[in-house]
Amino acid sequence: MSLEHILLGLLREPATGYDLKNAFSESVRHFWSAELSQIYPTLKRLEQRRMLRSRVEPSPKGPNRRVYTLTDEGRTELLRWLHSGPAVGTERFAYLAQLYFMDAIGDLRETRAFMTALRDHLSSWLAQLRAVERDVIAAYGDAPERYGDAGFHRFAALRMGIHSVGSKVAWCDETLAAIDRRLASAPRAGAGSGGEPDHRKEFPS
Amino acid sequence: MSLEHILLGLLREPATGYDLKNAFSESVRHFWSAELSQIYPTLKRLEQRRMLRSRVEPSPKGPNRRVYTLTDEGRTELLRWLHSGPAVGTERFAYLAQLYFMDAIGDLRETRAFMTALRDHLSSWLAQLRAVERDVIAAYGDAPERYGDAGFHRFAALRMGIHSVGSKVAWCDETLAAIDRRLASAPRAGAGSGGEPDHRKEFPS
DNA sequence: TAGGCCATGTAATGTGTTACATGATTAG
DNA sequence: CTAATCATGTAACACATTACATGGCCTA
Repeated sequence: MSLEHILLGLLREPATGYDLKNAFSESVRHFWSAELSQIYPTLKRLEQRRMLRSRVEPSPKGPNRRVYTLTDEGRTELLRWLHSGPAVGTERFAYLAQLYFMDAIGDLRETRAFMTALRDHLSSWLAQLRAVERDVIAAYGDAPERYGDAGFHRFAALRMGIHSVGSKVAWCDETLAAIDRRLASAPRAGAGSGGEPDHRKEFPS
Repeated sequence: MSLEHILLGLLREPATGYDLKNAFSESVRHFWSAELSQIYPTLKRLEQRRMLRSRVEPSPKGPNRRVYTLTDEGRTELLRWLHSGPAVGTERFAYLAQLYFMDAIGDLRETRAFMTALRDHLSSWLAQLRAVERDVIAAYGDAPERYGDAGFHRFAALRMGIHSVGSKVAWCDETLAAIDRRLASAPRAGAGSGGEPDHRKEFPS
Protein backbone atom coordinates (compact mmCIF):
# COMPACT_ATOMS: atom_id res chain seq x y z
CA MET A 1 0.00 0.00 0.00
CA SER A 2 1.37 3.35 -1.01
CA LEU A 3 -0.52 5.53 1.43
CA GLU A 4 1.34 3.91 4.28
CA HIS A 5 4.64 4.60 2.60
CA ILE A 6 3.71 8.17 1.79
CA LEU A 7 2.85 8.74 5.44
CA LEU A 8 6.18 7.24 6.47
CA GLY A 9 7.89 9.56 4.01
CA LEU A 10 6.11 12.62 5.36
CA LEU A 11 6.79 11.56 8.95
CA ARG A 12 10.51 12.00 8.65
CA GLU A 13 9.42 15.03 10.63
CA PRO A 14 6.96 14.41 13.48
CA ALA A 15 3.40 15.41 12.71
CA THR A 16 -0.22 14.84 13.63
CA GLY A 17 -2.90 13.32 11.42
CA TYR A 18 -4.22 16.78 10.84
CA ASP A 19 -0.79 18.07 9.80
CA LEU A 20 -0.47 15.21 7.36
CA LYS A 21 -3.83 16.02 5.85
CA ASN A 22 -2.50 19.52 5.22
CA ALA A 23 0.63 18.12 3.63
CA PHE A 24 -1.67 16.30 1.25
CA SER A 25 -3.58 19.43 0.34
CA GLU A 26 -0.38 21.36 -0.16
CA SER A 27 2.04 19.13 -1.97
CA VAL A 28 1.17 15.48 -2.14
CA ARG A 29 -2.22 15.96 -3.77
CA HIS A 30 -0.61 16.14 -7.18
CA PHE A 31 0.27 12.47 -7.12
CA TRP A 32 -1.91 11.04 -4.37
CA SER A 33 -5.01 11.90 -2.40
CA ALA A 34 -6.26 10.82 1.00
CA GLU A 35 -8.92 11.88 3.44
CA LEU A 36 -8.54 12.29 7.18
CA SER A 37 -10.84 9.36 7.72
CA GLN A 38 -8.31 7.23 5.92
CA ILE A 39 -5.24 8.81 7.45
CA TYR A 40 -6.23 8.28 11.09
CA PRO A 41 -6.80 4.51 10.91
CA THR A 42 -3.69 4.10 8.78
CA LEU A 43 -1.56 5.87 11.37
CA LYS A 44 -3.04 3.66 14.06
CA ARG A 45 -2.24 0.55 12.06
CA LEU A 46 1.33 1.74 11.44
CA GLU A 47 1.73 2.32 15.15
CA GLN A 48 0.47 -1.20 15.90
CA ARG A 49 3.09 -2.51 13.53
CA ARG A 50 5.66 -0.43 15.39
CA MET A 51 6.60 1.69 12.43
CA LEU A 52 5.38 4.77 14.24
CA ARG A 53 5.20 5.90 17.83
CA SER A 54 2.83 8.56 19.13
CA ARG A 55 2.45 10.85 22.09
CA VAL A 56 -0.38 13.18 23.04
CA GLU A 57 0.46 16.83 23.50
CA PRO A 58 -1.58 19.89 24.38
CA SER A 59 -2.20 22.11 21.42
CA PRO A 60 -1.78 25.89 21.41
CA LYS A 61 -5.06 26.07 19.49
CA GLY A 62 -7.84 23.58 19.88
CA PRO A 63 -7.85 20.09 21.36
CA ASN A 64 -4.92 17.86 22.25
CA ARG A 65 -2.86 16.62 19.37
CA ARG A 66 -1.44 13.15 18.84
CA VAL A 67 2.04 13.57 17.40
CA TYR A 68 3.51 10.66 15.46
CA THR A 69 7.19 9.99 14.97
CA LEU A 70 8.97 7.46 12.82
CA THR A 71 10.64 4.47 14.51
CA ASP A 72 13.68 2.63 13.21
CA GLU A 73 11.39 -0.06 11.81
CA GLY A 74 9.41 2.62 10.04
CA ARG A 75 12.51 4.14 8.55
CA THR A 76 13.66 0.70 7.42
CA GLU A 77 10.33 0.05 5.73
CA LEU A 78 10.45 3.42 3.99
CA LEU A 79 13.88 2.62 2.61
CA ARG A 80 12.77 -0.84 1.57
CA TRP A 81 9.96 0.71 -0.45
CA LEU A 82 12.26 3.27 -2.02
CA HIS A 83 14.67 0.50 -2.99
CA SER A 84 12.00 -1.76 -4.44
CA GLY A 85 12.06 -0.18 -7.89
CA PRO A 86 9.49 2.01 -9.59
CA ALA A 87 5.91 1.02 -8.78
CA VAL A 88 4.44 1.05 -12.25
CA GLY A 89 1.45 -0.50 -13.94
CA THR A 90 -1.24 0.64 -11.55
CA GLU A 91 -2.27 3.81 -13.34
CA ARG A 92 -5.96 4.25 -13.98
CA PHE A 93 -7.46 6.88 -16.21
CA ALA A 94 -11.19 7.02 -15.80
CA TYR A 95 -11.54 9.83 -18.31
CA LEU A 96 -9.77 7.81 -20.99
CA ALA A 97 -12.21 5.00 -20.37
CA GLN A 98 -15.03 7.46 -20.93
CA LEU A 99 -13.52 8.68 -24.18
CA TYR A 100 -12.89 5.12 -25.32
CA PHE A 101 -16.59 4.28 -25.05
CA MET A 102 -17.97 7.65 -26.05
CA ASP A 103 -18.94 6.51 -29.54
CA ALA A 104 -21.92 4.98 -27.71
CA ILE A 105 -23.47 8.44 -27.48
CA GLY A 106 -23.54 8.70 -31.25
CA ASP A 107 -22.98 12.44 -31.34
CA LEU A 108 -19.48 13.74 -31.82
CA ARG A 109 -20.46 17.14 -30.48
CA GLU A 110 -20.71 15.47 -27.09
CA THR A 111 -17.18 14.23 -27.44
CA ARG A 112 -16.15 17.75 -28.37
CA ALA A 113 -17.73 19.14 -25.21
CA PHE A 114 -16.05 16.44 -23.18
CA MET A 115 -12.62 17.20 -24.62
CA THR A 116 -13.10 20.91 -24.09
CA ALA A 117 -13.90 20.37 -20.42
CA LEU A 118 -10.90 18.10 -20.08
CA ARG A 119 -8.65 20.64 -21.74
CA ASP A 120 -9.83 23.36 -19.36
CA HIS A 121 -9.11 21.20 -16.38
CA LEU A 122 -5.68 20.15 -17.58
CA SER A 123 -4.57 23.59 -18.63
CA SER A 124 -5.45 25.14 -15.32
CA TRP A 125 -3.57 22.36 -13.62
CA LEU A 126 -0.59 23.04 -15.87
CA ALA A 127 -0.76 26.74 -15.05
CA GLN A 128 -0.56 25.90 -11.34
CA LEU A 129 2.45 23.69 -11.87
CA ARG A 130 4.22 26.34 -13.93
CA ALA A 131 3.52 28.91 -11.24
CA VAL A 132 5.15 26.69 -8.66
CA GLU A 133 8.12 26.15 -10.94
CA ARG A 134 8.46 29.89 -11.42
CA ASP A 135 8.44 30.43 -7.66
CA VAL A 136 10.98 27.72 -7.02
CA ILE A 137 13.31 29.06 -9.69
CA ALA A 138 12.91 32.58 -8.36
CA ALA A 139 13.83 31.38 -4.89
CA TYR A 140 16.55 28.86 -5.64
CA GLY A 141 17.79 29.49 -9.16
CA ASP A 142 17.35 27.66 -12.40
CA ALA A 143 19.98 24.99 -11.80
CA PRO A 144 18.24 22.25 -9.80
CA GLU A 145 21.45 20.25 -9.69
CA ARG A 146 22.60 22.81 -7.16
CA TYR A 147 19.53 22.50 -4.95
CA GLY A 148 19.60 20.55 -1.74
CA ASP A 149 18.82 16.87 -1.88
CA ALA A 150 15.14 17.13 -1.01
CA GLY A 151 14.68 20.08 -3.33
CA PHE A 152 16.36 18.28 -6.18
CA HIS A 153 14.06 15.30 -5.90
CA ARG A 154 10.94 17.37 -5.50
CA PHE A 155 11.83 19.57 -8.41
CA ALA A 156 12.26 16.47 -10.57
CA ALA A 157 8.78 15.31 -9.56
CA LEU A 158 7.40 18.75 -10.39
CA ARG A 159 9.05 18.60 -13.81
CA MET A 160 7.32 15.34 -14.55
CA GLY A 161 3.99 17.00 -13.89
CA ILE A 162 4.83 19.81 -16.28
CA HIS A 163 5.92 17.41 -19.01
CA SER A 164 3.03 15.06 -18.54
CA VAL A 165 0.17 17.51 -18.09
CA GLY A 166 1.57 19.69 -20.87
CA SER A 167 1.58 16.77 -23.27
CA LYS A 168 -2.03 16.03 -22.40
CA VAL A 169 -3.06 19.58 -23.17
CA ALA A 170 -1.33 19.24 -26.54
CA TRP A 171 -3.20 15.99 -27.07
CA CYS A 172 -6.52 17.69 -26.31
CA ASP A 173 -5.74 20.32 -28.93
CA GLU A 174 -4.80 17.72 -31.50
CA THR A 175 -7.96 15.76 -30.79
CA LEU A 176 -10.21 18.82 -30.86
CA ALA A 177 -8.77 19.74 -34.26
CA ALA A 178 -9.47 16.23 -35.55
CA ILE A 179 -13.01 16.41 -34.17
CA ASP A 180 -13.57 19.70 -35.95
CA ARG A 181 -12.33 18.30 -39.25
CA ARG A 182 -14.64 15.36 -38.77
CA LEU A 183 -17.59 17.53 -37.88
CA ALA A 184 -16.92 19.68 -40.93
CA SER A 185 -17.22 16.70 -43.23
CA ALA A 186 -20.14 15.02 -41.44
CA PRO A 187 -21.76 17.67 -39.25
CA ARG A 188 -24.45 15.37 -37.91
CA ALA A 189 -23.76 12.59 -35.50
CA GLY A 190 -21.52 9.73 -36.22
CA ALA A 191 -20.18 7.47 -38.82
CA GLY A 192 -17.29 8.77 -40.83
CA SER A 193 -16.89 7.72 -44.41
CA GLY A 194 -13.95 5.33 -44.00
CA GLY A 195 -13.87 1.77 -42.76
CA GLU A 196 -14.67 0.82 -39.22
CA PRO A 197 -11.41 0.14 -37.45
CA ASP A 198 -12.89 -1.63 -34.53
CA HIS A 199 -9.41 -2.35 -33.28
CA ARG A 200 -10.88 -3.75 -30.15
CA LYS A 201 -7.87 -5.93 -29.63
CA GLU A 202 -5.69 -2.90 -29.61
CA PHE A 203 -5.83 -0.08 -27.25
CA PRO A 204 -5.47 3.42 -26.06
CA SER A 205 -3.41 5.00 -23.34
CA MET B 1 -17.20 3.10 -9.72
CA SER B 2 -15.52 2.97 -13.08
CA LEU B 3 -15.11 -0.78 -13.39
CA GLU B 4 -18.87 -1.13 -13.56
CA HIS B 5 -19.06 1.45 -16.29
CA ILE B 6 -16.20 -0.08 -18.22
CA LEU B 7 -17.98 -3.43 -18.13
CA LEU B 8 -21.17 -1.79 -19.37
CA GLY B 9 -19.17 -0.19 -22.18
CA LEU B 10 -17.63 -3.50 -23.19
CA LEU B 11 -20.97 -5.24 -22.99
CA ARG B 12 -22.45 -3.33 -25.86
CA GLU B 13 -21.72 -6.72 -27.37
CA PRO B 14 -22.75 -9.76 -25.29
CA ALA B 15 -19.88 -11.49 -23.53
CA THR B 16 -18.95 -13.76 -20.65
CA GLY B 17 -16.82 -12.82 -17.67
CA TYR B 18 -13.99 -14.67 -19.26
CA ASP B 19 -14.37 -12.75 -22.52
CA LEU B 20 -14.31 -9.50 -20.60
CA LYS B 21 -11.14 -10.51 -18.84
CA ASN B 22 -9.58 -10.99 -22.27
CA ALA B 23 -10.81 -7.58 -23.37
CA PHE B 24 -8.91 -6.21 -20.40
CA SER B 25 -5.70 -7.97 -21.33
CA GLU B 26 -6.01 -6.85 -24.91
CA SER B 27 -7.17 -3.28 -24.95
CA VAL B 28 -8.45 -1.92 -21.68
CA ARG B 29 -5.33 -2.68 -19.67
CA HIS B 30 -3.72 0.55 -20.82
CA PHE B 31 -6.09 2.64 -18.77
CA TRP B 32 -7.60 0.18 -16.30
CA SER B 33 -6.92 -3.23 -14.85
CA ALA B 34 -9.17 -5.84 -13.29
CA GLU B 35 -8.95 -9.47 -12.27
CA LEU B 36 -11.52 -12.18 -12.91
CA SER B 37 -12.19 -12.38 -9.21
CA GLN B 38 -13.35 -8.82 -9.35
CA ILE B 39 -15.17 -9.09 -12.68
CA TYR B 40 -17.47 -11.99 -11.72
CA PRO B 41 -18.96 -10.40 -8.59
CA THR B 42 -19.28 -7.07 -10.36
CA LEU B 43 -21.27 -8.67 -13.17
CA LYS B 44 -23.49 -10.35 -10.61
CA ARG B 45 -24.10 -7.05 -8.87
CA LEU B 46 -24.91 -5.32 -12.16
CA GLU B 47 -27.39 -8.07 -12.95
CA GLN B 48 -29.04 -7.64 -9.55
CA ARG B 49 -29.43 -3.97 -10.35
CA ARG B 50 -30.99 -4.96 -13.67
CA MET B 51 -28.34 -3.31 -15.78
CA LEU B 52 -27.39 -6.67 -17.22
CA ARG B 53 -29.19 -9.87 -18.02
CA SER B 54 -27.51 -13.26 -18.34
CA ARG B 55 -28.20 -16.66 -19.81
CA VAL B 56 -26.21 -19.87 -19.57
CA GLU B 57 -25.09 -21.46 -22.81
CA PRO B 58 -23.11 -24.56 -23.63
CA SER B 59 -19.61 -23.75 -24.74
CA PRO B 60 -17.90 -25.28 -27.78
CA LYS B 61 -14.80 -25.61 -25.64
CA GLY B 62 -14.87 -26.14 -21.92
CA PRO B 63 -17.66 -25.66 -19.40
CA ASN B 64 -20.93 -23.78 -19.82
CA ARG B 65 -20.65 -20.08 -20.27
CA ARG B 66 -22.78 -17.36 -18.73
CA VAL B 67 -23.36 -14.73 -21.39
CA TYR B 68 -24.24 -11.23 -20.23
CA THR B 69 -26.14 -8.68 -22.26
CA LEU B 70 -26.88 -5.04 -21.61
CA THR B 71 -30.43 -4.05 -20.64
CA ASP B 72 -32.03 -0.69 -21.35
CA GLU B 73 -31.28 0.37 -17.80
CA GLY B 74 -27.65 -0.59 -18.34
CA ARG B 75 -27.44 1.39 -21.53
CA THR B 76 -28.99 4.39 -19.80
CA GLU B 77 -26.47 4.19 -16.99
CA LEU B 78 -23.60 3.96 -19.47
CA LEU B 79 -24.83 7.09 -21.22
CA ARG B 80 -25.29 8.86 -17.91
CA TRP B 81 -21.66 8.17 -17.07
CA LEU B 82 -20.47 9.31 -20.48
CA HIS B 83 -22.44 12.53 -20.11
CA SER B 84 -21.23 13.24 -16.59
CA GLY B 85 -18.08 15.07 -17.70
CA PRO B 86 -14.47 13.96 -17.50
CA ALA B 87 -13.69 12.01 -14.34
CA VAL B 88 -10.52 13.77 -13.26
CA GLY B 89 -8.61 14.18 -10.04
CA THR B 90 -8.23 10.56 -9.06
CA GLU B 91 -4.89 9.89 -10.69
CA ARG B 92 -2.30 8.27 -8.49
CA PHE B 93 1.36 7.94 -9.30
CA ALA B 94 3.09 5.67 -6.86
CA TYR B 95 6.44 6.01 -8.60
CA LEU B 96 6.32 9.80 -8.28
CA ALA B 97 5.71 9.39 -4.59
CA GLN B 98 8.82 7.23 -4.43
CA LEU B 99 10.90 9.80 -6.26
CA TYR B 100 9.55 12.58 -4.10
CA PHE B 101 10.84 10.91 -0.96
CA MET B 102 13.95 9.35 -2.41
CA ASP B 103 16.28 11.89 -0.84
CA ALA B 104 15.79 9.75 2.27
CA ILE B 105 18.19 7.21 0.82
CA GLY B 106 20.96 9.78 0.76
CA ASP B 107 22.64 8.40 -2.33
CA LEU B 108 21.83 9.94 -5.68
CA ARG B 109 23.14 6.91 -7.49
CA GLU B 110 20.08 5.08 -6.19
CA THR B 111 17.87 7.73 -7.70
CA ARG B 112 19.76 7.29 -10.94
CA ALA B 113 19.12 3.55 -10.95
CA PHE B 114 15.47 4.17 -10.20
CA MET B 115 15.09 6.63 -13.06
CA THR B 116 16.86 4.29 -15.43
CA ALA B 117 14.49 1.46 -14.58
CA LEU B 118 11.54 3.77 -14.98
CA ARG B 119 12.81 4.97 -18.33
CA ASP B 120 13.17 1.40 -19.54
CA HIS B 121 9.65 0.58 -18.55
CA LEU B 122 8.16 3.68 -20.12
CA SER B 123 10.05 3.43 -23.34
CA SER B 124 9.03 -0.15 -23.96
CA TRP B 125 5.47 0.85 -23.25
CA LEU B 126 5.82 3.69 -25.73
CA ALA B 127 7.21 1.31 -28.32
CA GLN B 128 4.15 -0.91 -27.93
CA LEU B 129 1.82 2.03 -28.36
CA ARG B 130 3.65 3.21 -31.44
CA ALA B 131 3.49 -0.29 -32.90
CA VAL B 132 -0.27 -0.32 -32.46
CA GLU B 133 -0.52 3.10 -34.04
CA ARG B 134 1.54 1.90 -37.00
CA ASP B 135 -0.75 -1.11 -37.47
CA VAL B 136 -3.89 0.98 -37.25
CA ILE B 137 -2.57 3.49 -39.77
CA ALA B 138 -1.48 0.69 -42.08
CA ALA B 139 -4.95 -0.82 -41.91
CA TYR B 140 -7.13 2.27 -41.93
CA GLY B 141 -5.05 5.19 -43.16
CA ASP B 142 -3.49 8.16 -41.46
CA ALA B 143 -6.64 10.28 -41.33
CA PRO B 144 -8.51 9.22 -38.20
CA GLU B 145 -11.27 11.69 -38.95
CA ARG B 146 -12.30 9.26 -41.67
CA TYR B 147 -12.39 6.23 -39.37
CA GLY B 148 -15.64 4.80 -38.06
CA ASP B 149 -17.00 6.23 -34.87
CA ALA B 150 -15.59 3.61 -32.52
CA GLY B 151 -12.24 3.70 -34.31
CA PHE B 152 -12.06 7.47 -34.10
CA HIS B 153 -12.58 7.47 -30.34
CA ARG B 154 -10.20 4.64 -29.72
CA PHE B 155 -7.53 6.19 -31.87
CA ALA B 156 -7.86 9.40 -29.87
CA ALA B 157 -7.33 7.43 -26.67
CA LEU B 158 -4.29 5.74 -28.19
CA ARG B 159 -2.87 9.12 -29.14
CA MET B 160 -3.13 10.28 -25.57
CA GLY B 161 -0.98 7.36 -24.50
CA ILE B 162 1.62 8.23 -27.08
CA HIS B 163 1.73 11.88 -26.03
CA SER B 164 1.70 11.14 -22.36
CA VAL B 165 4.13 8.24 -22.19
CA GLY B 166 6.41 9.97 -24.69
CA SER B 167 6.58 13.06 -22.52
CA LYS B 168 7.47 10.94 -19.53
CA VAL B 169 10.36 9.34 -21.38
CA ALA B 170 11.59 12.83 -22.25
CA TRP B 171 11.28 13.76 -18.59
CA CYS B 172 13.34 10.72 -17.57
CA ASP B 173 16.07 11.82 -19.96
CA GLU B 174 16.03 15.37 -18.67
CA THR B 175 16.18 14.15 -15.10
CA LEU B 176 18.95 11.64 -15.76
CA ALA B 177 21.01 14.42 -17.35
CA ALA B 178 20.47 16.60 -14.29
CA ILE B 179 21.45 13.72 -12.03
CA ASP B 180 24.64 13.21 -13.98
CA ARG B 181 25.56 16.89 -13.74
CA ARG B 182 24.90 16.71 -10.04
CA LEU B 183 26.94 13.56 -9.60
CA ALA B 184 29.78 15.12 -11.56
CA SER B 185 30.01 18.02 -9.14
CA ALA B 186 29.43 15.99 -5.95
CA PRO B 187 30.15 12.35 -6.81
CA ARG B 188 29.44 11.07 -3.28
CA ALA B 189 25.99 10.94 -1.83
CA GLY B 190 23.89 13.89 -1.21
CA ALA B 191 23.88 17.54 -0.50
CA GLY B 192 24.46 19.84 -3.43
CA SER B 193 26.21 23.11 -2.85
CA GLY B 194 23.22 25.43 -3.12
CA GLY B 195 20.53 26.18 -0.59
CA GLU B 196 18.06 23.62 0.63
CA PRO B 197 14.78 24.39 -1.06
CA ASP B 198 12.68 22.26 1.14
CA HIS B 199 9.65 23.52 -0.72
CA ARG B 200 7.48 21.16 1.21
CA LYS B 201 4.53 23.40 0.68
CA GLU B 202 5.03 23.05 -3.00
CA PHE B 203 4.78 19.97 -5.01
CA PRO B 204 5.42 17.76 -7.91
CA SER B 205 3.29 16.24 -10.59
C1' DT C 1 -22.99 35.03 16.82
C1' DA C 2 -21.65 32.67 12.84
C1' DG C 3 -18.36 30.47 10.35
C1' DG C 4 -13.86 28.64 9.86
C1' DC C 5 -9.99 26.28 11.53
C1' DC C 6 -7.94 23.07 14.83
C1' DA C 7 -8.27 18.31 16.12
C1' DT C 8 -9.94 13.82 16.95
C1' DG C 9 -12.11 9.78 15.53
C1' DT C 10 -16.04 5.77 14.17
C1' DA C 11 -19.39 3.30 11.07
C1' DA C 12 -21.07 1.81 6.98
C1' DT C 13 -20.32 0.89 2.61
C1' DG C 14 -17.88 0.27 -1.59
C1' DT C 15 -13.91 -1.31 -4.25
C1' DG C 16 -9.92 -4.12 -5.28
C1' DT C 17 -6.31 -7.88 -4.61
C1' DT C 18 -4.60 -12.40 -3.55
C1' DA C 19 -5.22 -16.88 -2.66
C1' DC C 20 -7.99 -20.81 -2.99
C1' DA C 21 -10.89 -24.30 -5.40
C1' DT C 22 -12.68 -26.95 -9.41
C1' DG C 23 -12.90 -29.21 -13.72
C1' DA C 24 -13.38 -30.07 -19.05
C1' DT C 25 -11.16 -29.82 -23.62
C1' DT C 26 -7.48 -29.41 -26.76
C1' DA C 27 -2.88 -29.00 -28.73
C1' DG C 28 1.75 -30.52 -28.53
C1' DC D 1 0.62 -37.23 -20.55
C1' DT D 2 1.23 -32.49 -19.77
C1' DA D 3 0.40 -27.84 -20.20
C1' DA D 4 -2.45 -24.20 -21.83
C1' DT D 5 -6.85 -22.41 -22.52
C1' DC D 6 -11.67 -22.26 -21.42
C1' DA D 7 -14.72 -21.31 -17.69
C1' DT D 8 -16.68 -20.62 -13.24
C1' DG D 9 -16.62 -18.87 -8.79
C1' DT D 10 -15.66 -18.08 -3.16
C1' DA D 11 -13.11 -16.31 0.97
C1' DA D 12 -10.24 -13.42 3.30
C1' DC D 13 -8.17 -9.48 3.49
C1' DA D 14 -6.67 -4.77 2.23
C1' DC D 15 -7.71 -0.28 0.96
C1' DA D 16 -10.74 3.93 0.16
C1' DT D 17 -14.86 6.97 0.39
C1' DT D 18 -18.73 9.09 2.52
C1' DA D 19 -21.28 10.21 6.19
C1' DC D 20 -21.60 10.80 10.95
C1' DA D 21 -20.19 12.72 15.53
C1' DT D 22 -17.89 16.00 18.72
C1' DG D 23 -16.16 20.22 20.52
C1' DG D 24 -12.97 24.28 21.68
C1' DC D 25 -10.90 28.57 20.04
C1' DC D 26 -10.50 32.55 17.11
C1' DT D 27 -11.86 36.05 13.86
C1' DA D 28 -15.10 38.90 11.45
